[in-house]
Amino acid sequence: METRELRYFVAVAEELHFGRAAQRLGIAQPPLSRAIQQLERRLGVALLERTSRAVALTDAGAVLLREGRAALDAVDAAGRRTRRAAHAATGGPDLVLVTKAGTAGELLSKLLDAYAAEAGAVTVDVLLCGPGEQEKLLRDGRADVALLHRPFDSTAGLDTEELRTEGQVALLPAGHPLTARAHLRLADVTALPGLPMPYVLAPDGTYVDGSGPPFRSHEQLYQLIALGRASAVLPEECRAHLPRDVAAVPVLDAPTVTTVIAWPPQSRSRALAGLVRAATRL
Amino acid sequence: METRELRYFVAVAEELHFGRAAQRLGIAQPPLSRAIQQLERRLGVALLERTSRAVALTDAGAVLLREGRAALDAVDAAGRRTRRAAHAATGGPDLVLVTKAGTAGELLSKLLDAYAAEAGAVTVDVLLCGPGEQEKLLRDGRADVALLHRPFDSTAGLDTEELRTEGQVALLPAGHPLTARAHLRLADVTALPGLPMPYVLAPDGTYVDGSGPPFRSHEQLYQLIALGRASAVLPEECRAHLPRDVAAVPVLDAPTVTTVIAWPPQSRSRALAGLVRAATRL
DNA sequence: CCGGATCGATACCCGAGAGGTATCGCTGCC
DNA sequence: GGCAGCGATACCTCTCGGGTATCGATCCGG
Repeated sequence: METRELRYFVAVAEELHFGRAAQRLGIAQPPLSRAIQQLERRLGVALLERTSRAVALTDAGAVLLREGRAALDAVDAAGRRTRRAAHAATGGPDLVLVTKAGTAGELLSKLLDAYAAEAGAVTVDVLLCGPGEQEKLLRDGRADVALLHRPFDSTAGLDTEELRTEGQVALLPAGHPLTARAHLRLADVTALPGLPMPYVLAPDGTYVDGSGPPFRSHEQLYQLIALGRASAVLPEECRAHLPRDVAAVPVLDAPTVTTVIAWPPQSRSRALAGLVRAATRL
Repeated sequence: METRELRYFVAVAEELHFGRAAQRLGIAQPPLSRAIQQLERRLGVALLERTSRAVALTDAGAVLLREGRAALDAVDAAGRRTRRAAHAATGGPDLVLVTKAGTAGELLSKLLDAYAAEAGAVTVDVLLCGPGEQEKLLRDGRADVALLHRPFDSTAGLDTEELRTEGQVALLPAGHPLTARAHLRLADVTALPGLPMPYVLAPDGTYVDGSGPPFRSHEQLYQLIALGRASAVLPEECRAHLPRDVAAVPVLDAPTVTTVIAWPPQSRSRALAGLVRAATRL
């Protein structure tokens, strides 16, 4: 199977529409139809159910979509890491570390300082991204190592070392009655009248959209809370950056957050090993 | 990057010889030279140092060899799993479980029985292979799930659940003086005069070749031990199959062996989840 | 119930590029 | 210095990927 065929199939499987997929790929529709037919013939498997009005994935097609995305990521990763290995010799970064914007600030700077002080330390670039993007960046080679937060981020398929565990705190407007309490329970802060959460913690530890107003950054969230328009539950670490008009109260029964350093298992470079070692020594 | 180019590069990088690589790939040498040049041009990276007498990998080339193998495995896996997903509907196996030949017999049959008794159980094929091959089979899609033994097998990049832990025993000819002891230490059995080990446990838990005679199967190994030509250290579980003329004595300070069930993180099918659940309930 | 719109498949053509053969240029060795 | 081994180059062929035009089926509005 060629990566071209995989890319074509993934595009069609995502769009479920040959015309749009062809447009996205920058080719005409007929060659795309033929390429998919050829792929099906070569695999001996029907991947798509087409009527002349709609396209749907077969079970096998769903498998190829999932596995094909992973394979394309792996191919991309091979190219990116190779290029970076070469450019590292001419001033590029040797390692790219990615973390969610607005998290692990203290821990990260301590880690970078500790690593930079080591013998043989190499250039480390830091990349900030939105939630859920880190794993993608690791898998497709744009990053080499990440700071993740269990159980929010998935660490499936990654090697990890635990760095720190912390509880979570509820963020409320300063002066709210509950801020007088020494600690809270989840039941106290979910569904506070007038203070909806922009997101809620699902039972499996991931965030899902809640009823509160949307926000784009931590600053926005803090401002919404200070204005008495929202509340939130976040790891303790956020207390370091809170404005004065937002109060934090520990939530005893919120799941514990573990910060881990994670990397793709097959890319065990010397530089990466050094960084991981520095991290575990913190 | 196309998989064809990756396959070509991996062949050359492994052979370090364009002629042999071309032969292995079933093409002539000139197109291979050109394909590699084109790959280097497209990546903008020198992958190979060629003199007219020898070929060597550059640092970037070594990265591409490692990452490229993983990417090719992922592409193969996508094709194999897709084909299997389709053939499962027409009588093929839904899941392929792989384990090292000669290990986990008792545990495996209990697992298969327990799973088969579940509602919604699907066909499970069992594949036996040599040491170190299981991870490869999982990564390239020939198998879906494996029984591995830590610390001998690497579980990097796999999701795992622990099933059982056990100590290790020294295998000696029946009647050997040490068989009178209730337990031993590693120091007692390494370098026994006249009883060399065909392999030795390296400090990191992997096997490396030792000074003893080579063997191809557990039966051969047992026979060598019975004849007084070798000794070995194996997980306790092997006691179930030992012939009468081989004695087993626990080795207190040998590393504990953990049997785990492992699967590639992105292939979380319903059938696989059921099998894993059955395994953890054992 | 019919005509147009939509969408995937087919027919046909063209050019890029993958692969083959012949040969060159360099290097180490007897 | 001649020769053998090896990778690179020159040049040819032909497959196949991609484009345009069009068909056939289906849905929908009037």
